[in-house]
Amino acid sequence: MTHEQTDSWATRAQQALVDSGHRTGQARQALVALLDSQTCARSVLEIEDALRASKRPIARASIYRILDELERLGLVQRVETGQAMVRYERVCEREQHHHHLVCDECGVVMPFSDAGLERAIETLSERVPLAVSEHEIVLHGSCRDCAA
Amino acid sequence: MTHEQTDSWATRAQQALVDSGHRTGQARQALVALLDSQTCARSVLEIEDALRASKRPIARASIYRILDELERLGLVQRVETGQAMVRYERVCEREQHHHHLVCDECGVVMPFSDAGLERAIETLSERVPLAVSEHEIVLHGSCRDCAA
DNA sequence: TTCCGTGCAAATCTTTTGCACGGTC
DNA sequence: GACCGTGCAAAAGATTTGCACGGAA
Repeated sequence: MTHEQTDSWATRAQQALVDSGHRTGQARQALVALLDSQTCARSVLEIEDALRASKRPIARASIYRILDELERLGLVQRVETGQAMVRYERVCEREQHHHHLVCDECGVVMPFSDAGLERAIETLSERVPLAVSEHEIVLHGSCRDCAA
Repeated sequence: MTHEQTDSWATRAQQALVDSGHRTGQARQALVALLDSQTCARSVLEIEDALRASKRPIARASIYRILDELERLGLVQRVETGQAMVRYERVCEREQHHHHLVCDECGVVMPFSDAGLERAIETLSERVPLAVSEHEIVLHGSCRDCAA
């Protein structure tokens, strides 16, 4: 197990952007840094607010464009939580692949992962009339605060 | 195992609407009948087109309103396939619970079900900080036609 | 006759696109 | 200096809401 803290997701992302022929714009830097600091999927509005609160506000259109590019490069992934807008989160190869829990009452989104589930998905992917490239799993319910 | 073909989903749905204090409008009847004839999730636009092609066109706003009501009654469920719009399908208790395969190239949506997967979901639902009420699983990839 | 259900049109919300300026290389 | 990246404003697409009429009870 290597311990290279140097190669963070943000670093990889910046590198991938450069490698794919992009310049280093300020908006991209700020957005990549923000995404790197998040532990779960965020909506564009949340991202916009977070950036406005920080030193570097970014136009919403730019956020969409940059996320789109990052998704094409496989650096972020969309997450659909049934909340009328898309969420995005970084993709970390070295981190555990995770899925999402959504509280339908307060709207909070939490990550979870489960080896048994991944195994089941892998197995069934062989038996299905589709060359599976990705899968998304969302559990809905009430979080502890709301169920209380 | 009872064999009551009489109690179709459409019948149950109509009954549930009446029981919840609704009148029997023509649009609702037509929409319920259409949903009953579908084997997998449909978008509002697809539903609108199908109804226009039949004898009973329905205003799009009414389709949304009726689907909303049916969802509240637990008769239909939303399906998010990452295609920029929501899909809806009837919920049949007596039928096998199913999930979805989405071809990211041509957009086709197909149902599938897998007992191992359901088992894995049930097991992990116990261990998660959420009172799980529903789960949605979507596999993305290329369908046979597109992969060929 | 009362009141719900529906159609139509306008509004809302998220996301996309066009264009011009400013920054990066 | 050339060209990409970004902000702003307008557009596009999906979904929701307001309102008035027609049908169901």
